[in-house]
Amino acid sequence: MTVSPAKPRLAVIDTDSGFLKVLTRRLDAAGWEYRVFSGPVPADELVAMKLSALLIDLRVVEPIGWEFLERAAGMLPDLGLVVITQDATVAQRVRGLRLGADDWVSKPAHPEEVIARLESVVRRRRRGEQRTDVGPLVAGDLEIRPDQFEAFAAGQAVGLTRREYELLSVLANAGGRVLERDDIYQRVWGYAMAHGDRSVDVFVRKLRSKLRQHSPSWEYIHTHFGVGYRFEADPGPDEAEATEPSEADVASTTATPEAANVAASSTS
Amino acid sequence: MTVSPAKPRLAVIDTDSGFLKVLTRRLDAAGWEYRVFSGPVPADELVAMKLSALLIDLRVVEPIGWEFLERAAGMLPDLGLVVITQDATVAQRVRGLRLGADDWVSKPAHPEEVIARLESVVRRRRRGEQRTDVGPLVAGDLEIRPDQFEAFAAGQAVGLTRREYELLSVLANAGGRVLERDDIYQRVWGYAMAHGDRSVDVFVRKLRSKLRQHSPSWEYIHTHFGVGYRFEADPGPDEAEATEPSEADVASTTATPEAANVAASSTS
DNA sequence: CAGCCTGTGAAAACCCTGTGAACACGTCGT
DNA sequence: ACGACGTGTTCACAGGGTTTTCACAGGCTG
Repeated sequence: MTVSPAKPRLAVIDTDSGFLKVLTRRLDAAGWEYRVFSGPVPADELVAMKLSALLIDLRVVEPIGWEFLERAAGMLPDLGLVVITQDATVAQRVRGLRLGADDWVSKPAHPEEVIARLESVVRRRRRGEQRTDVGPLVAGDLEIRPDQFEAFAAGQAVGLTRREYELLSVLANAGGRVLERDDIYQRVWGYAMAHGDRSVDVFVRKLRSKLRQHSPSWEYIHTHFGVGYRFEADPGPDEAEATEPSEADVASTTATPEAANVAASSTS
Repeated sequence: MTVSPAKPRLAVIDTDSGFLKVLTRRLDAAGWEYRVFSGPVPADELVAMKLSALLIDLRVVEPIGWEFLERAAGMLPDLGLVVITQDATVAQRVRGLRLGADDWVSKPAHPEEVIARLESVVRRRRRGEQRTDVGPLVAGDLEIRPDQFEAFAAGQAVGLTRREYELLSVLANAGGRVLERDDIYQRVWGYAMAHGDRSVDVFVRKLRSKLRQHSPSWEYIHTHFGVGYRFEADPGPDEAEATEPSEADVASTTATPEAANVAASSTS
């Protein structure tokens, strides 16, 4: 299944308005999150921004260019660091790269290439990043754990198969929206649903069965006739009682995929 | 885990004798290990060389330049990939970078800068690589000692081969997460798993066999159907039963590499 | 009420994993 | 150089879990 990559976070330190204009336009199109600065930024502030990459015109932070570069590289070893300058000698570029820069491009530069280089740097940085799996998702008394490909109710594993887990994951990460069958199929199976295929229905049944079995007092998957399915933890038909006296205190019953949804599946 | 050689290993694919001459001189001075090729190199040969980086003039591998680039990048995600060309449009450079290249420099290029860029790429590659610092890890009555490339059960060596140890190490250091086969393969073998490769399964069997032999009362490697494997020390199939399966008695059966590593981390 | 949509149960087809063994390769001792 | 040995890779098959398919029953909409 294809996963939407978390948006890269970028800080740009530059003052070249013309370049910035065309660069930011492309960044927007590419879906980056970014902030622009016109001068040196305190190191701890950079840290706080949880950046993926930093694009910096050394001239802007003169006269402490090298020092700034070195500090940033030393303080944020995982940060992608790309320097861009009007004119630079080979010696300067070499020095910058040795100091910790990941790339160095010269103005005038095509924004598309700058972005491609930023992507390359971020990609490389991500590669090593130990499976920053998304945090578990909690709804009702259900906990969905991507690192286990499994869901837990009251600390007990539900025993989902691969597909069941993927389906639950897709539904739960939809943020309470109703998903159409074709949409669900597309996301879970990875290709278009054939006309008349009932797989989604069948798996919804299996899921419901297992969930009900492990968490009887909640309703998780809701049918929308003629449309599709929606995930939301509902206290449900409260004929069954005795076990769960306090449901009211549970704050967010709806799934809240605020944490990025990077499932770690690399199906070839 | 791939061994990161003290000296970076580089392959150069280029035919520009003048450039090569001056480049190799500098490479020698900088203490790199390298080999020079004058044409396309079979993918499996690249794998066998355990490279840190690859410097390639795309013109030399024409007409399959892009394909070659893509294959190399796909097969060796951890390989530093730097392209160098005489003339290239922005579009070409962008394409190359998107295809997986880590950097792209234009001839004529100063060898020192090329080396600096190679260093930068390798540094980045390495940075992410093994955050899994060495430190004994205990789970069940198993002790995994990175300094010995060996595991011990009840003080007795299990007798693991290199690959078996790497596999066990990767699994045990995953912190109880389920690892997919491709993931495991990538980490142990160092390159992408070919479709249909069963090596991981076979080694899991060997590992289980040896572990069972030396520590019969514990289960360490758990299969997750359709997903992969997970490491966790389980008291195992105790034929004696009658008592309620209260899992509360076994405190921390799961491996916790983070905690263990803090103890003896001698980062050189 | 008719027509389509969904829930359900079970059988069949499919794919995944465990397993044993043959095969390829490099090392080391004789 | 030769052959025994340890290691890693590949293959085919068996068993079983998983997924798909199918038919029918029950609901919802117009």
